[in-house]
Amino acid sequence: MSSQTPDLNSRRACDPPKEFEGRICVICADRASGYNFGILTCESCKAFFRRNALRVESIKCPFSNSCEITASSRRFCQACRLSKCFRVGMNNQWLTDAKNSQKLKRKKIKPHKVETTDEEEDKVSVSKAYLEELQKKAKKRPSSCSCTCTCGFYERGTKLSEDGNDQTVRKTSTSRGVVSPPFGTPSPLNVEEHLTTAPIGFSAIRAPPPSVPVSIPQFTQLPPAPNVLPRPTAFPAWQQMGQYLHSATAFNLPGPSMAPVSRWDVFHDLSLPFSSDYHLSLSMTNPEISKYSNLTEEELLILDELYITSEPLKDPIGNQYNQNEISGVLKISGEALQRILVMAGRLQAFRDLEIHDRMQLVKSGFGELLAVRGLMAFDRESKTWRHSSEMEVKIDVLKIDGPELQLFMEQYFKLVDATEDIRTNYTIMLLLTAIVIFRPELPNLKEQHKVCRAQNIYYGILLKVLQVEFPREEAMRKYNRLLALVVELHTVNKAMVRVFCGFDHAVLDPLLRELCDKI
Amino acid sequence: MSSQTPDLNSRRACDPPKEFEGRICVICADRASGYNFGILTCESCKAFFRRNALRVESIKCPFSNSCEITASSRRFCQACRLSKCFRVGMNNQWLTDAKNSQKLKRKKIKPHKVETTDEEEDKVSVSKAYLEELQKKAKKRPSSCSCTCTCGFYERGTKLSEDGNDQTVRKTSTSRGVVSPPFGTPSPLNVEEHLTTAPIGFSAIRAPPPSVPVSIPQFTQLPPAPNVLPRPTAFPAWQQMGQYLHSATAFNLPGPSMAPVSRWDVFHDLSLPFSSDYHLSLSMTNPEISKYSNLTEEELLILDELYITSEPLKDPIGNQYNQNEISGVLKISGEALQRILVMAGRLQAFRDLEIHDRMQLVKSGFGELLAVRGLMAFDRESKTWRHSSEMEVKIDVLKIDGPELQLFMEQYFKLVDATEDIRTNYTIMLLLTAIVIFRPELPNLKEQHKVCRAQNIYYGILLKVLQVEFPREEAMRKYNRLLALVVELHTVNKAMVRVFCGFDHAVLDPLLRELCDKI
DNA sequence: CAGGGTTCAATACGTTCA
DNA sequence: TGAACGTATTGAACCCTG
Ligand SMILES: [Zn+2]
Ligand SMILES: [Zn+2]
Ligand SMILES: [Zn+2]
Ligand SMILES: [Zn+2]
Repeated sequence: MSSQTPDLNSRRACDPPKEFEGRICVICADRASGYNFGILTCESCKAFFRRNALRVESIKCPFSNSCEITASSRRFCQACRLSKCFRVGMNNQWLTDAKNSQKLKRKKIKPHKVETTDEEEDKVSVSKAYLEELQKKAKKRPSSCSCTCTCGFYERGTKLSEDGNDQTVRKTSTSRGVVSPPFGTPSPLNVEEHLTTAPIGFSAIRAPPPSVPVSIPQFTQLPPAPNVLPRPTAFPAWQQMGQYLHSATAFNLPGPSMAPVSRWDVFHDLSLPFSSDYHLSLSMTNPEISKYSNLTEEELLILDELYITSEPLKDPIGNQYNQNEISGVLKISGEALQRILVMAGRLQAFRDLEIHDRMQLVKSGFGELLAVRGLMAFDRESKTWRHSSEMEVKIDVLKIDGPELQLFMEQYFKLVDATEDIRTNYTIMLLLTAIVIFRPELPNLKEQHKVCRAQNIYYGILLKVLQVEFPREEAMRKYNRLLALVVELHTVNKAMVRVFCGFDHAVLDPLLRELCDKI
Repeated sequence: MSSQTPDLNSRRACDPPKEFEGRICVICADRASGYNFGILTCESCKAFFRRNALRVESIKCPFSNSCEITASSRRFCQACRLSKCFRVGMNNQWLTDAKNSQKLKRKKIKPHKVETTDEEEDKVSVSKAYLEELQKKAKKRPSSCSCTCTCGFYERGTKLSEDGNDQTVRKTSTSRGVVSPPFGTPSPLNVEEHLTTAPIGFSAIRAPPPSVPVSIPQFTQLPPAPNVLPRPTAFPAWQQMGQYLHSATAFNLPGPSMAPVSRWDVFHDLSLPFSSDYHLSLSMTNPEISKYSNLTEEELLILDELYITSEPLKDPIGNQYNQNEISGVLKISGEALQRILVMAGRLQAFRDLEIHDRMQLVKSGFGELLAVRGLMAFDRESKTWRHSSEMEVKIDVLKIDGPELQLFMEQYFKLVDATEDIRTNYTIMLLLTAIVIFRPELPNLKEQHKVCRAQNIYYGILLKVLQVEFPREEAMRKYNRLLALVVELHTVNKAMVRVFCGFDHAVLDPLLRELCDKI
C-alpha cells in the first residue's frame, strides 16, 4: 500500500547505476531501464512507444525510412523510431489503456499518506481532498466518454453502455464520425488490419434477411485452395508493369465510362440498409441466374455481377490480325487477355485489392485465365476457338510449331476433353474464371485473405450452381473435377508461358510481352 | 528459481527422484516449500493463492483458459494459475482472511461516514476497508471509462476506444495478461448466433479441403524467397507474443514446458532458415508416421508435431470426480476440454494466431472439439468413454436427463456409428481434431487466411493418410465422409452447448462455465 | 518446525510536468 | 520529449503461532 511509497522513493533516490549495468536500450542504445512492452528499452523509448504505438499510420518518415536511431538522433524521426520499436518486437498488446484518456486535468493531489488513527484501529485518517478525489474517481460514470464499438454490428455512432446487460445502446450525437464501419471508409489508423477485422463471414451472417433459409448441403465442405505453393517468382518491377496496365486496361479505379457493378458492398457496409429495390432490380435483370434458387441473395448478386462484368469478354476483336498465323493468334490472345483483365478490373472484389495484389494475380495468372477463356471458346466440332463468328482460330494453326507448343497443346486438350460437359456452361465457366482470378495461393500477396475469401465465395456459388445444373451425385463429381482442373491449370499455365516466351517479343501483343517479361 | 537451479541439478545427480518429487510445486513445478493451503507448493504460489483466492471472479484469462503454468510462465495468467490452484485442491478454508474478507465486504457495502477529525481540518477519518476499496477502484482505471461492447465480437471485457480507429482493441486486463475490470463482465449477447448460424452458413462457402487429385509434382516446392518482406500491416505473429519475450520461456505461450514443436515456419514468409538436421531428427522420432510415405517432408513434420502435442490429451484426469453422476461427467468434460486446449496451444499454427483469433476458435469450437475427443475415446463394446483405464464414463450416466440431452445423445451416436471405421485411428482423429480447431469459416477471425491455411494443410495430410490406410476408392469415400462429419459437428456442437447451458453453473467446470457464459 | 501471515525489493505500466 | 513519479503484482525472506 502507500506505506511503500517512502521506500520506493528512497530506493530511487540512490538509484544505483548497478541497476542499469550492461543494459542498453535495444532501440537507441541509451541506458535501459528494464523491459518495457516486452523489450529492453530506456525510459524515453518506453514513453515514446506508449505514446505512439497506436498511431503508426499517421507518422511518416520524411526521408527514406531508414533513419538511424541513436540516443541523440532518436528524436529526429518518429516514424523510423516507432518502426524500429515494432521491428525489435515491442508489442502494443501490452498497452492497456492509453487512447481513451480524456485529458481531464485533475486537481493536483498531494501525496497521500494514510495514517492510522490511534483511537480506532479500523479507522484511518486521510487528507480530505484525497478522499474526495478517490470517491469521484471510483464512482466515475462513463457519461462523458464516446466509446464505440467497431465490430460493425451496431449502427455507426452507436454509443455503448457500461454494463453489458444494457442492450438499449445509446446513440451518440457526436458529429465526429467515431466508428468507422468495418469496410466503409477506413480509418487512418492501420487500414488493412481494420479491413480484416470484420470479415465477410461476419456480415454475411448478420446481414441477410432472416427469411432466406440457406439449405445446407451435406457435403458442402469446399474446395482445396490447393495447399500448394506455386513457383517462386522473381521480385518484379511493379512500376513498369503498373504503367502499362494502368494505361492500357481498365485498371484505373473509378472508370467513369464503365461504372463498376458494385455489390460486394453488401458484405462490406452493414450500416447500409439492404435496399430491396436495388437488388430486386438487379436480380431481375438476369433471368439466367434466377434459376439458382439455392443461392443466397448475396451470392445471387455476386453472380449477377459476374455476368454483367463479363460483357467485355465478348467485345469484338478487330480483324486486323491474321488468325491463320501464329503471330496473329498471339495478338488475338493478347486482345482476349486484355478483355479478361477488363472484366477482372470491374469486379468489386478485385478492385478492393491493393494494386500490388492485382498485379500479382494478373501476372501469375494470365496463362490460366487465357486457358479458361480458351476452354469457353473452343468448339469441338470445328476445332476452333471462336471469339465471335468473325473471329475464329483454327487449331491447326498451332500444330506447326516446336516442342514447347506441342507439350502445351497436349496438356491443353486433355483439359478440353475433361471438361467437355462443363465448359459450355457459361455460368460455370464464368465462375471458374473468377476462381482462377482470385488465387490465394500465389506468393507475395499482401492481402491474401481477401483473395482467399473472394475465391471461396465463388467456389461456394459454383457448387450450388452445379447442384442445380446436375443431379446431386453428379454435381459433386463435377465439382471435384473442377477443383482438379484449377490445379491442372497451373501446369498448363507454365506450358503456355513457356510458349509465349519462346516467341520473339515483337510478335507478341504488348500486354503479353510485358507479362512475359516479368517471368 | 534461477538460484535453485544448481541446487536441483546437484540433487538430481545423486538423489532418487522420489525424494525430489516430494518437493515440487504442484502448481508450477518450481521447488516446493512445503504444504500450503493443503497442497505442496512453492513459496510464490503460496503467496499468490493467499492474495487471490478470494477474488476469483475478477480474474479472467485473456487467452483460452488453458494456459500452462510453469515456474516461468506462472506470472502470465492469474486466472489459469488460480484455477489450477483450486483444481489441484488448494483450499481457501485455510485462509484465515476468509472471514475477515466477509467482514470487509459488509463494511464496504454499508454507507461510509466521513468524519472530520478535530485536530486537522484537512483530515478525515474513514474506515480503512472503505479507503482501500476506493483506492483500488480509483487506481484501476484512472482516466477512462469502462464501456464494453455486447456484440460478442470482441473478447469479453475488451475495452473500447473513443475513435473507431483503434481496432487493436485493448484489453482491460493489464499487460501481464491478468486482471479484467472489476466492473462489467458483460456477456456478449450474440455469441450464440455465432455459434449456431455462423459455421453452418459459411462452411458451405469456405474451409476448402483439398479434394481428390493432389499429386502434382511441382507443387511440393517450398514457399518463396526470404527476400519477401513481411506484410507491412500485419505484424508477424511471433511479435504478438512479444509479451513473453523477456521471460525465459520466450515463445512458450500458454504453451508447453517443452519447446514448441515448430515446423510451420516452412510455410511462413518470415523465413527462418530451414534447418535440415532439425526436422530430420524430428521425423525420426515417430515410427507411427513413417509409413505415410506419400507425405512431403513438411507434412510429415506437421503430423509429427500433432503427435507430440497430443500427449497432453492423455494426461490423467484426477478421479476426484464421480463419473457416475452427471455433475462428475461435466467436470470430467471440462478437464478433457482443457487438455485439448493445451494441445491446441502447443500447435505452432495456433500459436501463430493472434490471441483474439485463438479465443474465437476456442469459444466457438469447444463443443466440436469435445465431440471429436469423445469419438476418439468412446468404446463401443462397453459403451463407455474411456479416458484411461481408471477414468471411464458409462453412457448410462447420461441417459437419465432431459430432452436436450436426449437430442444431443441421439445426434452424437449417429456420429459414432458413422465413424466406426475411422474413429479408432489415432492419426486420423488427431488430424480431425486439428481440422476442427482451425475453422476458417468462423466469423470475426482477424487472420482468417492463417486459419484457412492451417486447416488446408491438415486436410491435405488427412487425405494422404487415408490413401495410405485405405484402398484408393475407399479413401476417397472416407475422406468425403469426414468432410461431411466436420459439418455435422456443427450441429452436434449446438446441441452440446445447449446441454451444458442447461446445467447449473455451479456444477460446471470453470472452463466450461466461462465458455457457456458467453452464450 | 509446518504453515499460516507480512514485508519489501524488483519490475514494469501509466501519468505528470518542466 | 523524457525524467521522475505513482501504482500494482510478484516472490524471496521473514515473522508468528500452535
Ligand atoms: Zn531508447
Ligand atoms: Zn525516418
Ligand atoms: Zn509454484
Ligand atoms: Zn490463462
